[in-house]
Amino acid sequence: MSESARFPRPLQRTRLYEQVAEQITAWIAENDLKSGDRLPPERQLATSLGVSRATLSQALVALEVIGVVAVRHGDGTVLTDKPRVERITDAIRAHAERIPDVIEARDALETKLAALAAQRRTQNDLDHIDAALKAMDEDIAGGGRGVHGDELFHRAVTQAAHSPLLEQMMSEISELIRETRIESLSQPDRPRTSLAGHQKIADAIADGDAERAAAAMHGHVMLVSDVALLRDE
Amino acid sequence: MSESARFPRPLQRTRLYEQVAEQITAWIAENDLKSGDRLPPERQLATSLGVSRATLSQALVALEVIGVVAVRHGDGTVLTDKPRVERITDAIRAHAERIPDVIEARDALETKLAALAAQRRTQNDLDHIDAALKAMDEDIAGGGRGVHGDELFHRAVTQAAHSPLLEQMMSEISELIRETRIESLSQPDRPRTSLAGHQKIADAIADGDAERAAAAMHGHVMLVSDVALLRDE
DNA sequence: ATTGTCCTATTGGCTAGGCCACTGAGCCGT
DNA sequence: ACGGCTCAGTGGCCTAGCCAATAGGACAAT
Repeated sequence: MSESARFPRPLQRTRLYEQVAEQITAWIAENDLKSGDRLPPERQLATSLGVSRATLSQALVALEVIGVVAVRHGDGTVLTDKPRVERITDAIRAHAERIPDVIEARDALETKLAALAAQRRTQNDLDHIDAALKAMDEDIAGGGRGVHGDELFHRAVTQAAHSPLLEQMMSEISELIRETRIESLSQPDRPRTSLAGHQKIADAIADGDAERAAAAMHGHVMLVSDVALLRDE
Repeated sequence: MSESARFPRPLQRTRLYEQVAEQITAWIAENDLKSGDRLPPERQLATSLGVSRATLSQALVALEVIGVVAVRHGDGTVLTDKPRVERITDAIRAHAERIPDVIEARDALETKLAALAAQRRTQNDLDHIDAALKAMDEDIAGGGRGVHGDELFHRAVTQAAHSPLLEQMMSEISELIRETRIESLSQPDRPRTSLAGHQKIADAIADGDAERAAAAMHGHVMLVSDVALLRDE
């Protein structure tokens, strides 16, 4: 196995519960289980996996700590709504609502993401972005605020950047962003303005112009932040 | 149900292993144990806490997942060096080393941090930044690479931005950054160049010029990234 | 019909006790 | 010195079992 001269193979030992946990998550992914769905009973699951209940229990503890499942005495084991823990989210919320902080983080991440997206977007990425624009447009035309379309757009841009680390960070503050998003789009005339901003960003990304994309995204985020600032006064 | 007057006590049930884990961490704090120190043997610890070995084992799994301890077969349970988990770190490392991703994230975060620092720095912040510059300068003059001073500088700038969310994100990738840092500063003449970059950033921050600070930081990060890119070839 | 009570099957929580596998240190023969 | 061996201590995992909580149905009271 990889006769690499660089890594003398520390030969890391794997505990059984780790393998079990991995198998369970794999099984969840395979069967496309969603939050609220139940895992098989412990006894059954243990025999299925060929391990003791004690070991399975360890695996469930691990998954519980990670935030994948919730084990309920007398009821069963159910999938948690949030597949990943949002440690950051909790940290912030604990210190009351700090909308400006979220705006800052968004600005830092999304400006860079837009620039990267302009450089790396595939045709498929552009299709997703266009679809998001269209969805928001139709929603607004129908009298809606375009909240969903807005979210789709930003997610599409994030995807187009093809940067796993930044994507992960965005996902960690996505919940925080969602709150400000609704707030912002509730302002009169804001949805149309916001959509126009999206269009500018999308054009720059399509053109492959990183600087213009970054500038457009920065302006857009600043626009959104207006609400939050007003809210303070 | 749900005839709630708001919060009728969700009455959250606590699992035994959670209490055990808390007691262990408390015990660690009390006795001021540091990384590398050993916990008592499982059998002894279990009887001391008045629980079965299986339950204690669950608690240890939880602590292991969080990253507090490392359980070594046949040897014992030792404290880990990093008291907090770096979930992101693991995610990235699992997908092999993705240096470019780290650079991107660093650029996104630190550029914004530098701009914010220019706007918000206190005299105390500036003192810390200067101290870091001085430390790095002396280290280099003494023949060192200035690794520690470099780290101090970036941490001081991060602090000066006074943005808890961004600071948290930086801390999550700090370990990843450290690896690239050492690599970069090992290049000949790099320490001095890097220090000059720091000085430019520090000046801009001291002047309160956000744009210049951001530009200087961006340039600095790009300089550092050179190494990582070379490494691929 | 609705409500409240009880019963019970099912499911997780935890314990006890035991055997196996690994680690490290000391012993011993070479 | 060196290399192999032994052995005590430690974690890994299992089996078997009882306790506790939950949900849902049966059934009585209203």
